[in-house]
Amino acid sequence: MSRSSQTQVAVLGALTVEPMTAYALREAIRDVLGHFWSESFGQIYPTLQALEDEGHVRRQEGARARSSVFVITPSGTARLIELLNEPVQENPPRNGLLLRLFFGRVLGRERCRELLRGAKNAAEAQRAEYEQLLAHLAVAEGDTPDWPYIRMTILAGIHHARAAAAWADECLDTLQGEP
Amino acid sequence: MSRSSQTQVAVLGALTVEPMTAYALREAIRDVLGHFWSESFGQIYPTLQALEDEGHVRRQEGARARSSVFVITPSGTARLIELLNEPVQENPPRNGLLLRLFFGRVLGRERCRELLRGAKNAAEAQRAEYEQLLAHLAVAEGDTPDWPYIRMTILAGIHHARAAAAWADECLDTLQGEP
DNA sequence: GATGCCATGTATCTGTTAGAAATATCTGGC
DNA sequence: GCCAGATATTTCTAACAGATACATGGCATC
Repeated sequence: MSRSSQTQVAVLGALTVEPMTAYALREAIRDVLGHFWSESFGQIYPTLQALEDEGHVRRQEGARARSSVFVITPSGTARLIELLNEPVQENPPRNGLLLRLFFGRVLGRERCRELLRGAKNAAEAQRAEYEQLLAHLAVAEGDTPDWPYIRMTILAGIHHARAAAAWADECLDTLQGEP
Repeated sequence: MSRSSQTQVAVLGALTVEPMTAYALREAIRDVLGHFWSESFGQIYPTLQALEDEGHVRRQEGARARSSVFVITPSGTARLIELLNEPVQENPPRNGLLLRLFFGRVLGRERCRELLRGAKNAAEAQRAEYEQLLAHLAVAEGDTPDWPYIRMTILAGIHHARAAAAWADECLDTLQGEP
């Protein structure tokens, strides 16, 4: 599965919820999938064009001039299921924090401790955000068929944030003492 | 800090260990930083050219024809310290597993459970690999000044893998029962 | 009801990046 | 000598992020 196919998953998936303009699609992906996925206009417009050419989405006239609302077609739903069943594609790791810490001897111990404190605070803030989101959505979406699946993606964020905070704590412990 | 600057960090950092060819640089980055960083030839060669133009690395004749060994210069070390002190740059999230699970209703419950079992196995295997790497490097590098910093990056992998396995378990629990 | 601001909406451009492919060169085994 | 495989360089393509340019409509406020 090429990278662009995963963009198609995000776009087709969002369109299964409701027909949308490209602009709304980008908003939806940012606001709903934002914790684990992102797409830019530079990807969304060409992807929609390709999906239209293949008959997987249909273009409807929008509410205002020169505005298009995209609707997923039956062939688009079939395509989505096909793409969802392809193996998960990992993207290359790029963790700027670990890159800095790896060269920590060059950076200096105190500066590393600052980075770790920052990472810990960020992780705790993010965890609180996820907990709040979970509680909020449990009320709003708790009885929809999508809820168990949405919940799993938020749980992933909580577990990840908790692990990041614990890791930062452990590192701060081992990095203390004489410089 | 642009992404290309972070490539410069990886390249200059690796060259602080020892002078290398571009090929060896790529090997070193893949083998040593591979758990949290990656660079391709398409990035390494232009980056080395740019660093040479700026005087941050020096090109030496290599062991064979048309082969160059790159050496970091004092200005290169200064540049590395400068880059390490710039704020960490996050790259946009792209988690193919969570993307699939989010649309789990379309994918089907049993297929989601398969994905989760796969994720759990992968996380446990990766954790075992990190534990082994940690034990191995503790012997080989345990008394070098770089060790505390290298250790932190491996610890991050262990915490992350542990969290991923726990998350997958929790999800499998909530996703069981009638289809 | 004119004006200006902001959200909505479309489209494209630039530079960055991953990954693979094409091409040499060297080393060791046979 | 010659082949396989490791080392090494260079280039290409498509994916991609992010910015920018531009147009449209709603609505607040004076």
